[in-house]
Amino acid sequence: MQIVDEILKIKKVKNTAVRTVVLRHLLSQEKAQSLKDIENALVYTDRSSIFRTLKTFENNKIIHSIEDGSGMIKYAVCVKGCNCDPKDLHYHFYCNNCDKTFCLFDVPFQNIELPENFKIQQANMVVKGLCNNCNK
Amino acid sequence: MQIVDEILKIKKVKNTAVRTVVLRHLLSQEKAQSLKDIENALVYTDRSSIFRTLKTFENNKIIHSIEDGSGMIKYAVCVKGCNCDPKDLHYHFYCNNCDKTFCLFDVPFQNIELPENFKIQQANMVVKGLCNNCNK
DNA sequence: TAATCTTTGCAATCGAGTTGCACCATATGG
DNA sequence: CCATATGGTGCAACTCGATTGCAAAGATTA
Repeated sequence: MQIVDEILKIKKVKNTAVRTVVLRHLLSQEKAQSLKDIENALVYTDRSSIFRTLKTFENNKIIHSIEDGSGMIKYAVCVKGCNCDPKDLHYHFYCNNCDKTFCLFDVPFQNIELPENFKIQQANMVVKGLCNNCNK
Repeated sequence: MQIVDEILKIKKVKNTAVRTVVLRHLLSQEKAQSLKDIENALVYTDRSSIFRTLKTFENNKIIHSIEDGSGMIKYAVCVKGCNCDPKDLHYHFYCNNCDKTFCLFDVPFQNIELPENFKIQQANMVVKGLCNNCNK
């Protein structure tokens, strides 16, 4: 998995066993993952280690977190070149039926006209409904 | 406070002591309130009663909940005529500095072009940054 | 190699949310 | 007007995701 090494190198985060498996797992998933999801997938890795790894990744903008209303924070790998600035924002979609959370990278993020003197720094945009798989 | 009675009547929710004080409190606040906020304000009212009251209000579309990433669900009174449908959606603003969450009723909600076969049912849109009071 | 810093695993803790249960208030029917 | 049913309330306990303290293991540097 060279991609894992490459990402960590670019973001200047030291490579470790836990970091490798966590990032590899995140990259392999189409939907955003909760701490529990990762814990279940990586049976031999401790929860707190995964937790701290996620915090490290988030601080170094390797991943971003999503609050989709499921009660669990979800994590997804940032796209290449993302700095988690307002310009890098995208919508998320939470499926009420299958419980999956997707990053909608292809849906353009519209500029929001905030009231006078309000300044945007980040955003958490979650559209909820039925995904293409469940809307049948 | 006739407005409280009026809202409860319109939404067909029976008036009780707890419901009156909770709704009155929510109406008196400019920012969305967490369970803890309300608990702190209404010292003599039990937490679980407030909790169940909020659930009742939410089910009857008197209030809506907001997940602003603070770790606590916030509640705000719906505007008149709101049915919590996608058409009634609005943005929320969370201030990273003062921790307040506002409903941005005046910011138009833009239509989002979802991918093929995705169906919107609700949304939780939170813009984070600095509010007009903190952005100085 | 010794000293230092970082990462990891385990166990414990925190806190928001939620629930069970008994009691109380209201209203409904005889 | 009382008896019963229905729903609301307060208290205490519990759930579960998130987080932290601490000591051991591993990596890095002098």
